[in-house]
Order: sequence, then C-alpha cells, then structure tokens
Amino acid sequence: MSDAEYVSIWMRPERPARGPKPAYSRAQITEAAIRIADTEGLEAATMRRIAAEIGAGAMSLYRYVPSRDDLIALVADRLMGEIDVEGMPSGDWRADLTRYANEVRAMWLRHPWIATVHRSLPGLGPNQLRLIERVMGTLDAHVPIDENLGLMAILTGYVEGTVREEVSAAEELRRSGLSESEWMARSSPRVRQLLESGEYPIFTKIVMEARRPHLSRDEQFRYGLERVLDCIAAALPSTAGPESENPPNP
Amino acid sequence: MSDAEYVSIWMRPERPARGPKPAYSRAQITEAAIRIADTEGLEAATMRRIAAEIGAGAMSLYRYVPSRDDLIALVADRLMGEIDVEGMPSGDWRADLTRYANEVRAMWLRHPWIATVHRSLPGLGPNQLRLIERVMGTLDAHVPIDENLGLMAILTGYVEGTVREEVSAAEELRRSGLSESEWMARSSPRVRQLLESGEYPIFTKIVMEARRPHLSRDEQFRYGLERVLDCIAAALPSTAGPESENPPNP
DNA sequence: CTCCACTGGGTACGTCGTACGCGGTTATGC
DNA sequence: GCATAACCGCGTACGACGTACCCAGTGGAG
Repeated sequence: MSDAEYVSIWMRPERPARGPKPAYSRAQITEAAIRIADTEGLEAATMRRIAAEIGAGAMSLYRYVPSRDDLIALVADRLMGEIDVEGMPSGDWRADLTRYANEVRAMWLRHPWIATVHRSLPGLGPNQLRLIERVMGTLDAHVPIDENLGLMAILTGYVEGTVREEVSAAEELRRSGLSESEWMARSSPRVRQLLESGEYPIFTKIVMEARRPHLSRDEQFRYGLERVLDCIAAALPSTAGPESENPPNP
Repeated sequence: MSDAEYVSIWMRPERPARGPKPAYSRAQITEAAIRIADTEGLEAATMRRIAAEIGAGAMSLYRYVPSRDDLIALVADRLMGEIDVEGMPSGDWRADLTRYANEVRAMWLRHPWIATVHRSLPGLGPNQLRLIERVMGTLDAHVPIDENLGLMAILTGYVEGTVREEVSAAEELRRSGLSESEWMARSSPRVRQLLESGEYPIFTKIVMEARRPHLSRDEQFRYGLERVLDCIAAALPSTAGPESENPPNP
C-alpha cells in the first residue's frame, strides 16, 4: 500500500520541535520492554503492559513509536548495544572475533527471547552499524569485502545457530509455564518411546551424551568456535596475523 | 500450571478409536496451512483461514490438533520431510553433507516464512528424527558423538544463518506489502544518509558490493559451504574419505 | 494574551486463539 | 435391532491483542 507517510524508524526524529515537553522517551519505553521481556518473555511485552510499566496510558506509546514492530526494532538494536566491541579492530583478528563471539553469546543468554524476533534484513540501527564496522573491520585489512562477508556468515551462523539452540530449550520451558522437572516428566515418554523402539541409534547416542556430557556448554561453544576460527584462518592470506601458515586462496 | 492432560503432539494419536468417521485429517490441515503460508505468509495462516481453506468450520480443527502451536510443529516437521536424505549415509560424507546443505537451503527458499517459526528444541517429529539419523550418521563412523554434534552445529549454523539472511529480505518485503521498487525508495534515504555521512566505510563497501556482486547467491553459498566442509575435514581423523588432505577450490 | 501544535490517554473496532456446549451421527454392548 | 455412549462438525462467545480516532488540556511563539 503506498502509504505516503512511511519513514523508517531510524530516520524518524524522536519528537517534533514544538509543543509541551514529553513525559517519556523512546529509551525509557525500550528499557521497559526489555525489562518485561527478560522476566516474562517477549510475548508478554504488549503495548498495554509496557505502558503500565512506565505508568503511562497504552496509547501514549504511539506518540513515541509508530508501531509495535518499530519498537521491537528499537529493542533489538538496544540489545546490540550490549555487545562490547570497543577498541576493535585491535590488529589481532582472532582475539577480536573470539571476544565478539563470546559477547554475542553472553547477550543471547541474558535475553533468550531475542531468538523469537526475526531480524529485518539490514538492521541499520546505530548499534548494528557499529557492530558491522568494528567486527568486519577486523578482517577488512586481509580480504576483499565479498570474502569478508562470506567468512562472517560462517562465524555469525555458528554463533547464532548454537546459542539459539541453547536458548530455545529454556524459552520452550518458560513459555509452557512448567517447572523443569514437570517438563522432563512430559517429554520423557516420547523420548523413552524413541529409545525403546531401537530405530534411532544416533538419537540414542545423543540422549546418552546429553545425560552425561563430556564437555560443558561453554567448552562445547569454545571448541566449535576454535574450529570456525581455524577455518577462517585457512582462508586468509599468510600475512594475516601472529598464527598463520596455511596457503592462501583465490 | 499442572495441566494433567498434556501430551506431546507426537504422542497424541490422530483420532481415538470410537465414533463416526472423521471428515478431515491432520495431513490435510497441515497441507492447507503450508499452502496459505506459501502464498500469503505464515501470519495469514490463522485457524479460521486454514479451516476455510479446507471447507471446515474454524473450531473443527481442534478435533485434530490441540492448539495452533502444535499445528505449527506439525507444519515444521512436514517441511523437514521435503529434505531428501535418501540413501544417507552413502560412505562419502562430504557428498552427503553437501547434498544435505543444498536440500535445506532449497527448502528454505521454497518456504521463506519458516524463518519466523522458532524451533522447539528437540523437534522429535518423525522427519526431524529421520534427518538426525541420516545426516549425523554420515560422520558417526569417524568421530565420537560429542564431536559430531559440535561439527554439525557449525554446518547447520552456517546453512541456516546464511539462508535466513537471504530469505528475511524477501519476507520483510512481503510483510510490508510493498513492491520492490517502493521498498527501495523507502529504505534508500537511510542508506544514502549513512553513505554520505562517511562514518561507515565498511557498510559503504557492503552496499557497493551488493549493487554489483562478484558472485551470485548460489556461488556465495557454495563457496562458504566448501570452507565449512574443509573445516570439518580438518577436524576428522585422516581415515575419513576420498578427498581428505587438500581442499579443492572453484 | 491569544493561538494552536502539541501532549497524554480513554474509547472502540477488528482480529486473533480458543473454551464451551449444541444437536446429529455412528460404532458398540446387549 | 436397539439403546447408549462416544465422537463428529461447528456456532457462539470471551478475553487479549494492535491500533485508529478523538478529546481536553498545556505551554511556547507571535
């Protein structure tokens, strides 16, 4: 629909110039939404609930934000702001990317509900942009931009993919409103059925491993991350840093 | 809530034994939901809309499915069924994983809205389980299960991460109801602002690259996939297959 | 002082998932 | 063959959602 008034949230100024002083702010609203989402899940962060959280009427929020979707975009970018990439690129790309990966994971674990917001393609928010500049900047000196994008896709794919899996169990649990033991009691009949059928040997191994894991989640993550970084190292020309001996690529 | 009647959708039989013959079926309902989602997006697949699609009353669906969430779980597993992993493991793990990756990507491109459903941790649906057995089976002969899980996390993370990005632009577009040119016209002011500010050199490079890409999306995907497979190869013991020491290149 | 662009917010509408219960239909126990 | 209970499809209704619209009040610009 050609809605002539449409402007991206990132271009829309917080408030027009004239008129009385506003009682609230985008930052305050965003913060309230995050606070609610952290404790009750993102689906509990309704417009009415957020407004109540800051002591406003529901419709007042629309003076600050055009729609709930735009508010979620603000929230997502605010979360990106929690990822500390200060001082990047430092010159040591491997250290930079390791720090970045751990920061992203930590943020996701703090705000598991982030898994339920489907990113709008180029975030284009200030924090998202800052991340792009800092993080992709670490490889920018070594590879052309298209290859940089390809390698970053591997890294962020790994990080988000694994942490998404870590987090979705906890989310599922919270959504269902069950305690962990209740949840186990409910899913275990299905698991037991599958184990006893004998048709799923690999799944059986996975369950056994999950019951007595060799590595903690942190260690698992770090192990995979090292693999991914090795993979990136192999794709870099040999001038690329302290530890690199592999042949370069076209 | 200790809702004593809860049973997982995968354990709940389609219909009880007694009573008159049912007019519809889970498969039919699932199919209708997918048909609607394919043409109008997942959010258009409401219970009423799905019921109308098969000529039923809205509430009739609840005779077949306990809730919309469970229906979505059915839909997701049905989509997994589109991923052809017949004949895996074949003995050539690299060929198997390449095929798997391409199948997953093709499925996502056929059903972009799949990006908006957040997976419940262990799908435990029949097709999901079949995938686990076949795909993880390809590395099972070479590595212990915990390492297999780690390597798979890298592969699926890469595949889902990249295709999610490919797809979310199209989804964003469809959701907004805009034509591509309208969408460009609306986001370009922000992009132009960013380019002209001069503060985002990397972002600028990305935009330039996007305007005249060196590689097609398919080629980008295949390039990254080869890198990931190299990475997996490096983690495998040397007994692991036909081509296991030197990575070939395009 | 007047004006009016702005404020916060109450009311109301359309849509969603779905609880509940109805009259009709059918497989089962006698 | 027949009563009965189990199951059918589905109409109605409820509470919650996002948000369009409208209003009375406010405070800076002229």
